[in-house]
Amino acid sequence: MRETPVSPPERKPSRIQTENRQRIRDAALGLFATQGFRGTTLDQIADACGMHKPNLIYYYESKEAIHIDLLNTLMEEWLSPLGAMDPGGDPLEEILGYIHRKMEMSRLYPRESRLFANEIVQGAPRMLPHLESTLKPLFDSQCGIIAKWIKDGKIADLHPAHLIFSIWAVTQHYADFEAQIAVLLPGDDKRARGADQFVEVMFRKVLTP
Amino acid sequence: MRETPVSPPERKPSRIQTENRQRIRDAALGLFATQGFRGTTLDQIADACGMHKPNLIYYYESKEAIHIDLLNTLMEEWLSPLGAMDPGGDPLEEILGYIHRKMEMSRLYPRESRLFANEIVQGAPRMLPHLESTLKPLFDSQCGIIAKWIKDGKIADLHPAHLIFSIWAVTQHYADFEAQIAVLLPGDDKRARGADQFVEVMFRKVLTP
DNA sequence: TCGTAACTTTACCAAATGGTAAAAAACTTG
DNA sequence: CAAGTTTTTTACCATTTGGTAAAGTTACGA
Repeated sequence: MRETPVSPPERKPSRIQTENRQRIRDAALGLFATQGFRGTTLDQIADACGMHKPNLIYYYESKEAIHIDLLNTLMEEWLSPLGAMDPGGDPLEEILGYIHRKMEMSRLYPRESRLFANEIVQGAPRMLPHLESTLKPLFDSQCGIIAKWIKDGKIADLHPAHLIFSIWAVTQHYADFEAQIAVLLPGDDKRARGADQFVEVMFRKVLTP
Repeated sequence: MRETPVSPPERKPSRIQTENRQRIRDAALGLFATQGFRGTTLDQIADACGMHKPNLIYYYESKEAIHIDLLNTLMEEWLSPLGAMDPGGDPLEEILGYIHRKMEMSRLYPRESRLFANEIVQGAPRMLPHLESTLKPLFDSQCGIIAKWIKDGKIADLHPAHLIFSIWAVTQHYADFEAQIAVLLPGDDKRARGADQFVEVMFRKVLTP
């Protein structure tokens, strides 16, 4: 029995704490991604990670705390490819590289993609501040890089912000709308490669001056 | 008191039935779109359309029935622009026209777009059969039209299915991810026009052989 | 205009759900 | 290994929520 639960931990989290929080996040990620926040119950999360409900609350003070921690934890690694565009590199290859990395993420981390999709579609109730403070500055900076490439005539003259939107839209579509794509384009095996090729060809055409 | 509720109606629905079902659908649409199915309560729907909860159940036998009716009712008008592509028309203008209509729908009917987005992101639990039976044949047929245009050298050689996916992705992104776009690109007034122009230019480049 | 069917409202209910209390078990450390 | 601390488990609880029962009210055709 403890009066003050260990979450949030006063000092350093123990090994068990680190592990179990990770287990919880991993289970919650899949459920939140496909059922949304309200569509997911604590019992489901507990089941999925082989723990009991009160144990979740021992590590996270509420269901919402799990969701928030997930969003915050995943946000930066989700955005990291955007920041990786190098202003000194070859413009066309930098952007195509970014697109390639986004496609890879859609394939490897569809749960993360859908988690964010759910959050944004529903008006980003828990992420708006984070979008303002973290995404916006990065976005503006990368738009600036693209604008310069355009001014230098290295790539086609397109509105940088809308260009990034279209990249996000197309690449994340493959993760977020997979259920639909699976119906319309059966034949699992080579779908990913076909998508990669298409996106590469499409954006190369778009970006070439 | 009635033993057999009037839903589903045995014969022809009365004027009041038609009106009230419409009121319910309209209220439910906005709520399901931004909160998802499980995130929306019957009380919220009742509130939003100025009715009492049991009254909803008088017109729809369950919350799920409202959701299903919404999806079915909106599906065909949502898809109608795709079917409107004319195999006899000018290929480039037909596709660009379709894109234009999709952008318009994103602007005019964001709730419908988000309703479907929610449904698909969550694995289309209530729409999979409908996708198979209604969307798939239409999709295949329109892919066929595009394939022929490609074979005739009228537009660039791109995988028709992925082309349509990219059109859906980009156009619907403006409705589904509006919360994010509003943060990244403030200044409401000319955002829609900028988006329209961008998308037009982008796909014209992509489609031109 | 009157009777009946259609519609609305009030008062409920059972199950699900987020969360708590506190005892039991396991682990750590002097 | 003993004492204290952390972690897990069992038993609950209050609220929310989808839905029902049934009485009250309105609309409408004969």
